[in-house]
Amino acid sequence: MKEQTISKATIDRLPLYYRTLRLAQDDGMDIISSDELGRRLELTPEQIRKDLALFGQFGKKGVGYYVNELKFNVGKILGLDNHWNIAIVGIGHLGVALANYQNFIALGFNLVALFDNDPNIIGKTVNHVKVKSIDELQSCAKNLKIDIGVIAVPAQFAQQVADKLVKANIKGIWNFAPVKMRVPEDVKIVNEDLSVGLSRLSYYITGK
Amino acid sequence: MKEQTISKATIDRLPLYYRTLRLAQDDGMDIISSDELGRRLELTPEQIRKDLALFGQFGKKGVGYYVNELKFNVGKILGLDNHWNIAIVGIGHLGVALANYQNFIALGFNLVALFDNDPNIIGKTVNHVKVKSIDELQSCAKNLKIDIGVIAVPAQFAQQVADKLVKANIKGIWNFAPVKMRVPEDVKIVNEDLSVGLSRLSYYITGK
DNA sequence: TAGATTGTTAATCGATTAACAATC
DNA sequence: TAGATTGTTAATCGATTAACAATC
Repeated sequence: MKEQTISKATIDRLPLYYRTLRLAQDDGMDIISSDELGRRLELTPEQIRKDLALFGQFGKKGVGYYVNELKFNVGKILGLDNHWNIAIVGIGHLGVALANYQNFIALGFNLVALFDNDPNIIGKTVNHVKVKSIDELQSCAKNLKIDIGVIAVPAQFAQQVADKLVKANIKGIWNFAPVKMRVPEDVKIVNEDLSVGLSRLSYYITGK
Repeated sequence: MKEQTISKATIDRLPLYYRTLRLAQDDGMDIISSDELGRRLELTPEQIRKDLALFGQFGKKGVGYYVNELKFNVGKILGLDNHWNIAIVGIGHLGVALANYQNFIALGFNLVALFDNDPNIIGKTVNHVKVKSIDELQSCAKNLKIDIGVIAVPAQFAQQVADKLVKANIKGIWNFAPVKMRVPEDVKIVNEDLSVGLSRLSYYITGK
């Protein structure tokens, strides 16, 4: 239907809109203007209207946006209404932190499985989910309908975990290992390379 | 000296160059071309040359870039040679994961302090660093010369931690709480909002 | 020298901002 | 109605890509 390609910049802003709308909802707001959204997000109102207009007409002229309705629609654009099933591979410190990540719930994701290859970790329970052997990934992926695999293993094992996830037919990978992964085109990857953010901060404070 | 403003896009790529150069170095490469860098990073060689040229002339025409030299220079641009001192506030699951983050060392940062407000956590040792009470932040910041504060506390406490960090005269904040923080202009903030990446992944797999 | 590859200028492409008609 | 605010077109700004002279 909508054949226009949406820029990465816009897609990056949508989750921020969603978060801000959630907070506005918590504040009991019924209606919010692009101006107020812009103030809260430190973006121009024009940009927000432009972004939203790419997906439909969600506002009322002279009035603004109904908070509930817009939040629902932005959530739908982001596909959060699919309530994707998530599995985490690598239950080290980061894996544990992610397994306990509260925003999974707030964003509608379900944590359905945890995997590791260390016998000392397999069998443990983290946030009500039991850690399974990585060898069970294939069968679990099917039974539990895993949509997204999170890679939280050391860099040198990341590619082989990615291969296993691809073989298990997952749709997307959320990768925390600082390596460029090779996967088929139809598997989407989002890289969460923490060292980028930290190095960026270093750059900014270096000037002073 | 160099008065040109560097775009955020360029600054985001510099850490990736640095990482790739580090790997090339590990592979024993002496010289690398913008073409080869582009292949490894999935970027065009023109873009890489353009980015680097903003900071100086690091290559040899007809030859390429000396890996060691370029890595040194990119590291210097990013300010990694400052060996910034880092403190983490909030030693929950995420704080522990970050305290054990190996890339701190690879990038030249020093983990010098950990803080929490939970008496059950204060006094524990994580990655050879003892967790102190948040009340000691002010005095420690001075003694230990803390440059960067990492916020790994729940969203509702993030702003007050930021205020304390600002008061303690740190230079930059690496913020993992999903909230927009208010700090003076001269304190730099980099937000590491994991829900953005995950929501983006949701968007990409929703189309299929 | 011939081949390769940088650094840089010019051309293109895309994203943001400005402006304003439509309308609640 | 008058005031407010959206949705959208046009103008501007910035970033990427293409091209090529310089030179190792």
